[in-house]
Amino acid sequence: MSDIRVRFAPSPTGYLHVGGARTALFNWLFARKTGGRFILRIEDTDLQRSSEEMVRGILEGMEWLGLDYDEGPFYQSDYAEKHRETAARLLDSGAAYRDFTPKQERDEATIKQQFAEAARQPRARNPYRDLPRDQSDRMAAEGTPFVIRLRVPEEGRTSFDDVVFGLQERSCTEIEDLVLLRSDGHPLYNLSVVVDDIEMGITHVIRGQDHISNTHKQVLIYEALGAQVPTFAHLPLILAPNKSKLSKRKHGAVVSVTTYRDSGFIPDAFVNFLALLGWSPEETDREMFTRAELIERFSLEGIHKSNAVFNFTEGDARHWTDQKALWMNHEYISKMPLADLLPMVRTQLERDGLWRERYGGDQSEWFAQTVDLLRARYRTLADFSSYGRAYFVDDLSFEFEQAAVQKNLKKDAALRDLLPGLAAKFEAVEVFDHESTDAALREFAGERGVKAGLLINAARTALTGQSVGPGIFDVIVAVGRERTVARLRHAASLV
RNA sequence: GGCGCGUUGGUGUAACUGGUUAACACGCCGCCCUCUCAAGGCGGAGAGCACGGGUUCGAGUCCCGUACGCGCUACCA
Repeated sequence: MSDIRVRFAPSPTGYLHVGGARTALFNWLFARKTGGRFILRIEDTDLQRSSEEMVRGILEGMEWLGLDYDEGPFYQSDYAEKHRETAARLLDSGAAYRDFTPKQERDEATIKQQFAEAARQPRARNPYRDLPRDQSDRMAAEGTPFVIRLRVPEEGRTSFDDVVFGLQERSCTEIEDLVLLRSDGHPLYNLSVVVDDIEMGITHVIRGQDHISNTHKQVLIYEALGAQVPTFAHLPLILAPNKSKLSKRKHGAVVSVTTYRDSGFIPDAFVNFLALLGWSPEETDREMFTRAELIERFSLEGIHKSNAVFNFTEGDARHWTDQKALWMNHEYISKMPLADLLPMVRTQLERDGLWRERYGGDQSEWFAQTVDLLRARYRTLADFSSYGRAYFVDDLSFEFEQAAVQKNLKKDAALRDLLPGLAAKFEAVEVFDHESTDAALREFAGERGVKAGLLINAARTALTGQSVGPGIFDVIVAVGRERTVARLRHAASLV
């Protein structure tokens, strides 16, 4: 056990964002790799938008991904008093001052414009920065509202050595006297994180690159507090295909990890995919890694500086998320131990009302074989109940794809007569297995003078409604004699 | 506007401290399997390393500039 302590500190937005998930993953991997502790802290200082509901989304996402934390979840709002005390301490030590400037309402929409305007003239010195302490105390006592701002040095530079981005330096003149405590007594983000990170003994801060300029302000706070500055490692961002920041508002469900859970992703597969976004192991000729292998190989040094693009096509059902993620999930589904996959498929079928108790009882062998048969060509667990529906349903309530019907059934009118004939042939077979059905079908084809392929392809569509799938005799055996015979007869009506 | 960071095929990534025809994976295309393919096998196209200079015998790798992108810039986090 090392003394390394890291934390994942999401704000409760109601769901876990893929970018946040990756940040959590990297923190987790680092903690597990180094024998450190991984702490979860919910940054709910934002008054309005924080509720049990919102927090649940984060927790669910973490749980699904299998990112277990050693401490927490802690709620930042529980420490507000501590944050206020710290601000008061900074005020007393002279590292901060009261600013009595009336609150200036900012309109979110025009904020960028305001930056540009403000930048045109040199930053005005805050008139209250040098107000003598007794006057400041008097005004406060009189009830004049104020905020507490950090007294940022007028010269010099702040710096920190980022593990990923290297030495970061900034002139203090570029940093404004940031607000620590609002006029209503609410502590602000930069103060809160620093106080909490100190309190929790965080040694390594691993977070998104969008915090890099906040870090300079935070370093100043650490210094004003006389606390030890942790090691920082900023992560490159995950961008949308058009290279803009990935956001739920603009990009919808693709950014939420619950979407991946609900779409039939295997947690390990998604973790594997996420790990390779912005990080690469030294062993570069491989991409498939188990969790243990990821932990073993993980290092902060392997993190990249450039942003990664999460590649997906909006509105395209087959490309709804990154192709590589889908491919990787397919790899997991087709190669993972069958015993691990079975319960996942079961959950999926239950969700879609396709699960039968007998699949877990006297048909458990059949269920395992069928899943094993289908897995090679599926990309998500959801495929088992969509593409695989025909295997789990007794009646004909599965979709007959138009193209398949056209191609394999309507192709030859003789099928109208052949299909019932084949059904009869199958009924007469003694043992209904791969060999006997194969022999029966070929014998029937010979009797009728047609190519086996005609019957085979027609049977595929008759049994599954599709034109693609596993080898036909495997399909026939999986579907079983009763349904095979019934479906062949029914298909004659579709010719 | 200011400050910072980044830029290798469509995407994710490789390329030792500069040294052979820039490698791998996804995707795409084609072929094979011939009972199909959204499975599998095999093969192919696709970047000359954002652009322009410079240093060097030699640069994706070092230096400078430009462009573009992204981030931050708030009594949001």
